[in-house]
Amino acid sequence: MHDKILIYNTLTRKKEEFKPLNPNHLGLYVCGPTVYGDAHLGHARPAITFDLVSRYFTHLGYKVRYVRNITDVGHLSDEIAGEGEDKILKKARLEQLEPMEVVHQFTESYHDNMRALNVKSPSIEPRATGHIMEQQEMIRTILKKGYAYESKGSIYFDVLKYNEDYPYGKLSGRKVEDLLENTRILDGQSEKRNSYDFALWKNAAPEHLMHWPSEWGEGFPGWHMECSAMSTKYLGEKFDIHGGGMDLIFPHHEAEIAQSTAALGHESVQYWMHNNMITINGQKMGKSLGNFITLEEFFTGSHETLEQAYSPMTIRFFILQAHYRGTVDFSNEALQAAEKGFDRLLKGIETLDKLKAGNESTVDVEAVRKKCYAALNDDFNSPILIANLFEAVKMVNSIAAGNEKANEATITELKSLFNDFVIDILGFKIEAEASGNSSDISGNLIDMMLNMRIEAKQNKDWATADKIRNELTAMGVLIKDTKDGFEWEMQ
RNA sequence: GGUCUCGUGGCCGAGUGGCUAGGCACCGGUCUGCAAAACCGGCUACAGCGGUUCGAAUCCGCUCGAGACCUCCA
Repeated sequence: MHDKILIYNTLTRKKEEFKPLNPNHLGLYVCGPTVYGDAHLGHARPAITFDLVSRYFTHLGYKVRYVRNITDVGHLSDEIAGEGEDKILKKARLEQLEPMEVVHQFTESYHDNMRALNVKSPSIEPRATGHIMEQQEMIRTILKKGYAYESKGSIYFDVLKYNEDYPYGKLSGRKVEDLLENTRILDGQSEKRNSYDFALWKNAAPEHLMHWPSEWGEGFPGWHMECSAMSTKYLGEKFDIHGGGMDLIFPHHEAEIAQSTAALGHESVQYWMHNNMITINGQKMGKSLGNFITLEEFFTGSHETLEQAYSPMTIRFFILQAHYRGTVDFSNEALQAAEKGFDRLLKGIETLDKLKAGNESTVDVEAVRKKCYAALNDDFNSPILIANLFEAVKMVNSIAAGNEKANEATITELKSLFNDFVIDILGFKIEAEASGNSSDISGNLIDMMLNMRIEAKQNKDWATADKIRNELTAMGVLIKDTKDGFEWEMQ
């Protein structure tokens, strides 16, 4: 029933035809944020990327179950809140806040940011702390099967043992021998048999703020357990797509594969999708690098490197204008270009609403629609999709300018094209802005002034006409003269 | 050091063995009393050097440059 969809699978490093495990159903798991700080541009990327994936499949008629976790345990130890770390968390510690208060605060702000970006809420948003039992259960299974061992109250995954039965490192292209040589010396390593073993359950140090009882002692789950446990719980032992940022490929997703395979005896994920990073001056924007700009700062323009505020939809457009597997380099220039480009798209849609149908049609909307689907079917190529939509904008403008003709059917087709791709699939929100039909007092006053300007123009009183225009412009009213009058909008 | 990715016009960013997206900026023209908007047109690039090929920016090799992962990170 559907056209072929190609997805680049990190596991095989090539594009593969998507075949759902269950017809017309999609199981999608994406690694969500660790909520210990404000969300930054980097968080927007996977959220928007997989929002597109989920929206597209939904549009095609799939029943999508989209699971995106909230990591609210594991990284919130006392020591991480120490010097040079997140100020709010540090403050929270100083003020003796519960870790859950910190988690709550940043979960809320993450949600606010996502809503602003018009990222749809996933079907399920499970939290690590709400699934301690499931994680412990999975650890027990792995222990039982002999792929893990206990050491000083912690449980470690036995990579070497696992590697005898299954290939460890297949996702990231690593070999166990190489890992041995290249793993750095870390604290607690002496507890492990091998440096590349990773924790499934960690014995809680006294300063650790979050811990749970277990048969191995007070502790907390390892950093990778939650995703294995929660994806299995909500999507089953096998599911279609697992997504996340490229930086998670190793060790996080590699560990996930190992854990799930060890516990279940087979792999879970059919297609691994990874979005690339956002860079700033060619370097990754990241929390650990301290060069990140939060979404809130973008929305308000409050960061020192920002020349202006950028609206959530500008950010969304900026991200979608690049393919998800390439890096996107941040700059004011690029963002401003995105802002103007997005504006052009919106103006095209507004113009379309005002178009009057004629008797004949000289444009082929169906061809554009086909190209739009083709773009998405080729590994979710949003930049090409957007390019095609600009072709449709050009059609609209040409019709409005009288260079092309459109009948009622064509106009309806165009409207449905924009509605499907711009609103439903790309997820752009069109804010209702004050316009010429505004019924409030200021709108009426502007109409009145512009009508006076028309009278002045009819009397060839250019001085008065220009004065009205200039003063309204100074107030932020953009005036466009048309054949039969005027249009205006607030800047 | 190991593994991997990338290098496109003024900028951002697609893509492909031959027909060479799109946006922003810029320059002409149409329209307009002038402007703005819109429309039409122009600007025609693929790091360097070799090789494969009838033909490569697209495939291969080397060089240079940039980056990612190997440690929490989206």
